[in-house]
Amino acid sequence: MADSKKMVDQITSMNTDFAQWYTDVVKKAELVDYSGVKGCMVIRPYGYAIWENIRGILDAEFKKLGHENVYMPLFIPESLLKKEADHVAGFAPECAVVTVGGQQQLTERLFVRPTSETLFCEHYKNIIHSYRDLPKLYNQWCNVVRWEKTTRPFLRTSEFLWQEGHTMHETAEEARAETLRMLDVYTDFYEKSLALPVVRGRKTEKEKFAGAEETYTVEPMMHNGFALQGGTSHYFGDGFARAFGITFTGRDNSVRYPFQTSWGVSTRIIGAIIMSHGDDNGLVLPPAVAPIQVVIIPVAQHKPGVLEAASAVAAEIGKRFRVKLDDSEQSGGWKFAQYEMKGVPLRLEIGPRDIENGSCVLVSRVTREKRQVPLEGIADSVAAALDGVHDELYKRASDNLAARTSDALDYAQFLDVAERRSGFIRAMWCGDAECEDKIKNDTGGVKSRCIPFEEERLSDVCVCCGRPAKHMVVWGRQY
RNA sequence: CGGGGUGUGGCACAGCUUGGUAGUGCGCUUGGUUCGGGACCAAGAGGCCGCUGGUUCGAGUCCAGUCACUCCGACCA
Repeated sequence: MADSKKMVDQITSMNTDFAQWYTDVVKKAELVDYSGVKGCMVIRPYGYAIWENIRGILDAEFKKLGHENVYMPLFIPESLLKKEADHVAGFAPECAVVTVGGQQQLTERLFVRPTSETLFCEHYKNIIHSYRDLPKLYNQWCNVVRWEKTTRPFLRTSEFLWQEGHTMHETAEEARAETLRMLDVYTDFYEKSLALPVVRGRKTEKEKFAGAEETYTVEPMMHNGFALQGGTSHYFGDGFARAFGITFTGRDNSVRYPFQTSWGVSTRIIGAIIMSHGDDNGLVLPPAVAPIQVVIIPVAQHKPGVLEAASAVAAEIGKRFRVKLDDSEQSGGWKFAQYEMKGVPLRLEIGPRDIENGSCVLVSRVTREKRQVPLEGIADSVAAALDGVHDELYKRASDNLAARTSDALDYAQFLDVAERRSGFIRAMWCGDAECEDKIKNDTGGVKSRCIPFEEERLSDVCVCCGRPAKHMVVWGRQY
């Protein structure tokens, strides 16, 4: 089937060229189109529907915890961005800047937001006066722009969609708790909705967010052993509050600075889904975020009774799941291939033979296993099968994570593992950024992912310099 | 920003070396036969050959410039 006629629909094998495979999947599954603007993508209906599902689940979780959605301006005046020194140093180099409005040169340059800490702070300054005004738990769903040098759909685009939560608290303890609480929300989301296990932990000084005191991260592993920073949660202390002059009157009538957090996930999540669950037949979507959870394909649909039976099944399971009945004139085989490329978790075939038997055929996208299932109680069978897809995806991702995680006790071993296998390396670290730099240079790109919550004392000395070790670090290459 | 690659109907490409006014497959439209793993027949529609300039009687083809996209590095969610 790999003759030249089929080239249009072919997906490069993952093992042949992982990058090309990714691009092929993104295009064949109709997630994005390239646009006329450098580094910016068109998110097509099927891709956007995934994002809508992600947003729906997370938004509900945020609201359960008391967060409220707001909307901040797209533009940040230069003076505002400059108020927090580390922050501006981190972001200014990758900003798009507006200098002309209408026909007139602007007196102050406007930065297109790369993130909105400064805007939130300016607003919080106006509305926070008393401890009674705290906490403020705001979130924003929006687009941001970072002028990336090279771009890839979902993983790194000049403009992307995300959510950014920005909260203000009366005490440092409360803010720290919020930071970790939101990391838990992300962890749950990854595991329960995306079927992806994550490594959780704290970023090193070198890798943390510009302006943050502490940055926490959840990092899933891709098929090829690369990490993806899948979600971050930052504790800011009162640094921004001081820089922006945000004060409130405390319970003891003293003037105080509030403590701040921010946390976010972006459309990059979709890249993580593609790269960790996808296979050589295309996309594989976890049921919780799949725009179509079950595709119903009538076989020999022109024969009497087939479409009617298919419609009846669609109506039945459509009450509980996102279902599509494809009664287009394409051949069955074409449809099978099409929905596999698009990663629909479950396919339901129904044809004359099934109708006679009072059954249908369920096919899992992950295992591609076909099962004959009675039409009686079909919704429950579908529910179980979707759970099965989720569990299988989670298991495979966990196996990959485990198989591609190694320990290194000395530097020779570290370099050897980094050279031979793509994956995570657990190793002790002295806490010095120089060792991070050295490791990155010596390995050609292996960086600290995080200091995991689940630390183990593998040895007493830094894997790189041999001085006393402070922490275990998970190392790896990243997207 | 450094290095590589590619720009020709919607998509994937051929044509360029040796200039003569554009072709193949897929897709699309219409009609018919099909349908349990990418069906088939017939008739059609669709091209500023990325852009600009140059050489030439004549440029998809040669020359110069330019733009865009893409991949690999450094930076980042």
